[in-house]
Amino acid sequence: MTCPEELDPTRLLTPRAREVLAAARAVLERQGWEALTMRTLADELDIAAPSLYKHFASKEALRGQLAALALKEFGEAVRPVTTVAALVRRYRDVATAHPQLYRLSTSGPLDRAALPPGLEDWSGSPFLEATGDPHRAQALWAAVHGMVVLELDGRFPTGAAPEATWRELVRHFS
Amino acid sequence: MTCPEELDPTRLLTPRAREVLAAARAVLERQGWEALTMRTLADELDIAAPSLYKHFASKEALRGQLAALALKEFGEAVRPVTTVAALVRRYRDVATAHPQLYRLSTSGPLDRAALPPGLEDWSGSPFLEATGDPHRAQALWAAVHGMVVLELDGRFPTGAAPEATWRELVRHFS
DNA sequence: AAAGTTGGCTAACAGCGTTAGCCCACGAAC
DNA sequence: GTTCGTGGGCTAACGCTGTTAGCCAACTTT
Repeated sequence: MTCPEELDPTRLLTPRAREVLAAARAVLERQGWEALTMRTLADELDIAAPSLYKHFASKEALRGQLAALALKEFGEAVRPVTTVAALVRRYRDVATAHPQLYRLSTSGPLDRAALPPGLEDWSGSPFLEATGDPHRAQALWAAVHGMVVLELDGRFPTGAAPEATWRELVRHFS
Repeated sequence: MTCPEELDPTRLLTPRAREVLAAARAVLERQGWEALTMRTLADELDIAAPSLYKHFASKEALRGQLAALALKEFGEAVRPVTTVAALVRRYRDVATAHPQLYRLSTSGPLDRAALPPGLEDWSGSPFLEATGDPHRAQALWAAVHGMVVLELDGRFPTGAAPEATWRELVRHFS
């Protein structure tokens, strides 16, 4: 299920900027946000750190583009929507498959001005589709997100959330 | 509702370390984690930054103590437990009253080794009390946490989560 | 041929967490 | 009553961070 072209956050980037973004993503997924410094990123591309500023105004801007990219990819990965249970399953799987990207795109403030208009709504719409009601959709999204972040951060006593907890959550929203 | 003395995370700290911790908390709540640097904290106490290391081994250790403190205080603030609805209401209120402390204590990894044994369980037990079932408790906790962090990060289109979404969530768990 | 754009470079700065090494005040021990 | 350990401060400095300034080569457009 692919994202409408006009929502592609990399649409306005130069080819070189797209390469930088891809490298940033690679470092992020491989080593985490902490390890993604302007210098390590520059090393990955075999250029000097200040040269990165030819493509992104700041590290924060780069972060924003990564977040936008994640919004798009997760939105795609979760489609097409069938049942609540299937949506939750897919959401969980894709988030845990890309934990760093997920965390980046879902925690901390989101610079909406830097997002293609409509992308955020589009990425959230599967929950609306699955539940049929905006508030139910928000509540489900929040619940699933809560489970995922607690799981990623190892906040459950068992490490990952027990299957039974996931089932319980799905049950409440089905 | 007060925390058992043996779970008090500041129990083993020297008086001076407690003062440092209190100052750190003040800066954190006033200006956020980003602004809480070893130097700004030292300024707050009218000492030099390296002197802080007489009381805490690292900034990470200090962060851990702040998280432990938050666990204790939030655990207290949410008691005594009556209904699911009341628990959710209290949880939400106390979290939004201390957003920085809440975020600090609930996101990112938690250094359990530095926590008084039992504190984490104690802080989570209200959810068990309210739901009567461990998996229901975890699911509810995750859901409420998800709502709170999305709210704190301004991730809902309206800024805060709509009342109706909170009601929806409570309804599913009541 | 001229001009502008793209994408690189080095040198440097301020702020970050942190370490090393020194010093002084105070309470206990010989 | 002096010695000694300890608690709590200090300055100087290091390596790392994001970022700026200023320069330069190549390529494209006029």
